[in-house]
Amino acid sequence: MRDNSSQSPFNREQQYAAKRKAVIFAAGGAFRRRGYHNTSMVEIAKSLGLSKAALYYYVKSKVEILYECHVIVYGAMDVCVKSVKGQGDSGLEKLKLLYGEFASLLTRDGLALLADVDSLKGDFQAEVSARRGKIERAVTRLVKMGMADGSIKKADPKVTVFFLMGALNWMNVWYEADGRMSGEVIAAHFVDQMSAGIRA
Amino acid sequence: MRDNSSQSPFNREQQYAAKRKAVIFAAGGAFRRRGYHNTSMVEIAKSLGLSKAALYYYVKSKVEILYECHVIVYGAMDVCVKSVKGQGDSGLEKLKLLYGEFASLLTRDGLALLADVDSLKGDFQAEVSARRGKIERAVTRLVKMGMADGSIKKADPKVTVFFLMGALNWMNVWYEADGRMSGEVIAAHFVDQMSAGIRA
Amino acid sequence: MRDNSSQSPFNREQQYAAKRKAVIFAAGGAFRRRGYHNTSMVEIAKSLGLSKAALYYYVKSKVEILYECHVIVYGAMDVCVKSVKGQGDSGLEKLKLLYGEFASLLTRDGLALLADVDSLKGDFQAEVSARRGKIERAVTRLVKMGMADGSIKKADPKVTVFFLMGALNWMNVWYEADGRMSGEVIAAHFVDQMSAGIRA
Amino acid sequence: MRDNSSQSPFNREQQYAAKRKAVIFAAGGAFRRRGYHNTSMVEIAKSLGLSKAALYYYVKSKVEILYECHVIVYGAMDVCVKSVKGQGDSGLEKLKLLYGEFASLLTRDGLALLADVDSLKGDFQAEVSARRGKIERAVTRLVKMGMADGSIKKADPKVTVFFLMGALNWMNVWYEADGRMSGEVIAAHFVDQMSAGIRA
DNA sequence: TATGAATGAGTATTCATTCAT
DNA sequence: GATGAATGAATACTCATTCAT
Repeated sequence: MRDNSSQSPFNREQQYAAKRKAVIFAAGGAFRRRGYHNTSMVEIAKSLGLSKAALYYYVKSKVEILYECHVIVYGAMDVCVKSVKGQGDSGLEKLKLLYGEFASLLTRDGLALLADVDSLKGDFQAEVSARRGKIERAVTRLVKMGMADGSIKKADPKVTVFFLMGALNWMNVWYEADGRMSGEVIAAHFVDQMSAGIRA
Repeated sequence: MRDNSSQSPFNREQQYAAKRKAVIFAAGGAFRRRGYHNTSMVEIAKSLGLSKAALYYYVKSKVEILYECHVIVYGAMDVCVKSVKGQGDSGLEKLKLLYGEFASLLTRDGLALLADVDSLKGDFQAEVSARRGKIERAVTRLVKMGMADGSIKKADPKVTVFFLMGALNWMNVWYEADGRMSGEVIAAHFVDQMSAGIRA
Repeated sequence: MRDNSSQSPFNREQQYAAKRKAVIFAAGGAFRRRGYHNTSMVEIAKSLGLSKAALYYYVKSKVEILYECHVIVYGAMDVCVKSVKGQGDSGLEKLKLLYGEFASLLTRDGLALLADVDSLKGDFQAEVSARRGKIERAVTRLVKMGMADGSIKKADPKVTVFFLMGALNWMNVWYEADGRMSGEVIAAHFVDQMSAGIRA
Repeated sequence: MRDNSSQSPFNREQQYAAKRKAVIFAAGGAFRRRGYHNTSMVEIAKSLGLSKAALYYYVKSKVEILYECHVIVYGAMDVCVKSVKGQGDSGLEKLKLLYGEFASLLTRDGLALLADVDSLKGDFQAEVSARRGKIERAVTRLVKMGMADGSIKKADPKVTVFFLMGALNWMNVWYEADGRMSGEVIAAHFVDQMSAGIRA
């Protein structure tokens, strides 16, 4: 039994969403490699075999793409935060789980923590800053918890967190998906170097 | 006794160099805060009380400023590398000295590791990449030395170094010279968190 | 007795023509209110519950719509010219009849003298100019006749006519079909103010 | 005695203002002849022997030019309104003076009542509408005064005024400064045809 | 030294139009 | 008949850079 009448529009929407996602990820990859301003809409279009104008069928503006790139990563990080909730016995254990998820995330699916936050304007910038802040606070919470429960060495939590976030953000610069090391190996390394660095 | 003949041109050169330096540092600060492409020559000029055109008396192009910014930091880092040479008994000890110098450096004199390497073109990009590579190799050498002499835990040296460089590079984003913590305190924290993370 | 064979295609043609007319009038209304270039094909389509592409089933191009809008009004004005032929005893009487028809026309059926003649190109522009010229000449003829037969005050006929045509064209800007005054009242007012202004 | 030190900057400002004015008037003329959207910034620039980019040294945007064009005309009309204040014994006499000033104005100095009000956006549109309203109200006031003092035939003042404003606005379409008739002759004609049309 | 004026090259964005389905 | 998807051409605008003064 066929049910084309309902499936056809469904597929169309799906396809549209898939193509939109392709646009955003193609752009995101280029932004990561060459920077937002060094990547033109034509280049993005060409890399997808599309015309420049076709891009605007899927996104409203270049900066919207950048915004979406950020939203996607921070959304995925939100998921990580939730997924480790309730796990781990100490602050440090919890942080290890979360940090590992983060590192692993940034080696998968072309996701990357883009640097060009300053190229966002107005509401876009505000929301992305808020989302970044939320993630940083989640990490800070675990760090403080660890310092309280004795699993993490006492120190300034802010600087501790910045140190760790820096290592994650820097992955954009050096990590290439087709590199010799798997994402999981890198994530394990990161968790190890991170936790050893702050363990009580 | 006056010595104008030699002093006057000397002063002139000095003044020119000082002004040129002022241009580069004013621009560098803006680049760090807002990014290279989000900073226009007009803004740089205005922040110095100059006209846009006057900038070109001191620098050849905008990208030359960016290049100089990089050169200045990597030059200062080269000095650090040299200054710790011969000091420290183990790989780890040597690395702690160097890393402390680096962290301290990046809290001083408006020096910052700019992110916009991709906005450099051609020779500029090549040279800056080379200089960055030189610094990274110096660090890697100490890491490997530590792994060999047993002071540093064995692991992939590349990832180890990337982790540490990331923390340094991320300082651009969060460190403000007028913040509540002194550079030395931050440097000490960085050395501690770094060394604990990789200690054997 | 059915007569489908002849009626069905007839209806189809009729329906096509009706829809085409609907497109042109919807567009014409928008052109009048917001101007030709400030009205996009999407907007026209949406106001009719159609997709942008469907418009092209009824018209060949956007400029063709504009052309048709002009043709429709000037065609209706031609009809006015003919309808008053032979009526009226003097030049002034004839002109009053014609001017009244014009004013009345422009308050009916969404007809309007659009301003965007310059947006037409080539042949379109030429023909619309010709048609406008024809109307203006018809008016000028009556004005000259009135000046000859003593019913209209002697003056430069061109300027006299421009003055009167201006009042008509300006209706686009202020007249709204749902306003408080009926078209007939406005037409009567226009005839009065017009004729008093040029009466011998 | 020379006084260059103070005169030179003065001249510079003057020259800048003069060139800015030239830009606005060149554009305004083109807008009047071909319409706002049918005139590109390149065309305006070329007509002045400038590059497109140089235009932006004098104006902030294309729509700012359009705005300024409107402001200039309505400003000049404001001056007319003031200049006839206190003159004329009756409403009709006052209106004749004002209308004559208006007609005369629109034949001078390239001033024209542009039609593209809808191409202005936001604040620009609001202010220009307000200014147009102010002028229309000034005219309406005189019309009502004339109807009250018996010099003007009683009728709907709004339509009366629209009729008259239409004639003025239509001048854009037909009046060319280099035409065979002087501005004063046309103004006299307009005053005559206007006043005869509404006289009691 | 310094600047006002001008420009060329580039870039995002819009929009009428087409066409396969 | 109708539409989703795609495109080419045009256009406003920015900005680093130059140069006469």
